[in-house]
Amino acid sequence: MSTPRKTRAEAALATADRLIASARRLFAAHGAAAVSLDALAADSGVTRGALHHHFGNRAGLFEAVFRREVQALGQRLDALWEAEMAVAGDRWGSFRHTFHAYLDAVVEPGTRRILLQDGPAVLGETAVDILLADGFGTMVDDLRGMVALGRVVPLDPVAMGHLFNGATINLAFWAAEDAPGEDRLARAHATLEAMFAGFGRG
Amino acid sequence: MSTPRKTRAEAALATADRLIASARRLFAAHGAAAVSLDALAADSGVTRGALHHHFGNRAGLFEAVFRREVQALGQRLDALWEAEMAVAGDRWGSFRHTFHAYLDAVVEPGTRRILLQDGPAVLGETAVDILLADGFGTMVDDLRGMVALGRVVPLDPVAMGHLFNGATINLAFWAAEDAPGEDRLARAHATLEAMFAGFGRG
DNA sequence: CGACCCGCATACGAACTGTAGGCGAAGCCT
DNA sequence: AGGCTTCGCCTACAGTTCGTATGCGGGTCG
Repeated sequence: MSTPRKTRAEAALATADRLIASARRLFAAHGAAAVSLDALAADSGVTRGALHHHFGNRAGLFEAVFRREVQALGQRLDALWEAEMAVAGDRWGSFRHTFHAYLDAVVEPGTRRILLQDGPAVLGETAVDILLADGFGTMVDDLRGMVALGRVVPLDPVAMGHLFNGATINLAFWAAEDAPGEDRLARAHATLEAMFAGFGRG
Repeated sequence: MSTPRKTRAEAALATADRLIASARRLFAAHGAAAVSLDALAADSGVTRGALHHHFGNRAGLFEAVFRREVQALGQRLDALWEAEMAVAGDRWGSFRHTFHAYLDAVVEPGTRRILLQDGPAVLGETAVDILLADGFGTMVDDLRGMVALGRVVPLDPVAMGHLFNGATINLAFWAAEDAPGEDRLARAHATLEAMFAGFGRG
């Protein structure tokens, strides 16, 4: 180890990371509005001064958490999509499989709450901007390409993307409160696949 | 007029109504979290004491606004559905038309914010319970009946209901930010109808 | 007609948030 | 190497908002 003592920039990143980690955990558990900044600072071992210094206010901290969550999920889904494409080479099939993986991901309570529940409520319009810039945009591009190839019905790809996304989101909220033996998630996947069947061609 | 002076019960209802009306307007304009209870009480001409007396806290007042909004929209859509059924007698067609009307309704900013944005954020699980009890439940029953008749693909009607609802909601959020000449609402309706086409039979 | 009850206002205490100022240590320059 | 500067972070303060407890006035009923 060349530098056993941290530099100032490293220390700043470390405290910011610890704040984000605490926020991700507490926000996921109790909701973004229900946790006080005092509790957040205490949980990460710093004072509220550090929090305001790095993120300004609660919305700023939440936006950092939100961006990290979007990026992590986007990378997972991108990797899955590329793996599918490398094996099967079926664009429409890979597209659908990625959406099914998306459904599985947002069934997890923490991810669902941050991305789909608190995100729009806290960030408002900014939330969809972030989503469009990171992941959602490439999904729409892929859809547009498949429309051009005649693989998907000739409709506005942006509208289709929002429709698919909303359908998946609501199925996730429903499937998340599963009763034992009910197996809502399997039904959600089946219904989602039926929806896709109506949009595919060839 | 037999009673020019209001009775105590009438006065209580009047103040509660005025609070709900102010809340509906201010919540719709600025969001439920952004308006203080002081401003709310001042707007309706009473003090915060009356507000707490009738609704307990902000969530209680919002729930009253939310219930009223759900009921109003539900009645509108029910009336439309019955009128369609009386004329054409086509269950699947009336069902789809009702959803298109639902899309048009929630494009309106106030309704959309209260029902779809602040509702889940403020009430959480209670919001879907209210929706299920008022309107959404009958929609699912109708869907179940059409499945039994072979008019709709044989899938879980509850899952289909949530899928249709989520698709419509997200299309509404997208269509709400329309640029002049873009006509997103028309594209949203077309995409929604394409989705329905994949679920109909016969 | 008098006692009770209820709707509502007022007053108070507590919690939370954002900002300003200050301290100590890392970084830079000569 | 040593002093000045910069920056991350803490502490202290003030403003705002919320929930509760208490009091008053006027309907309501025996």
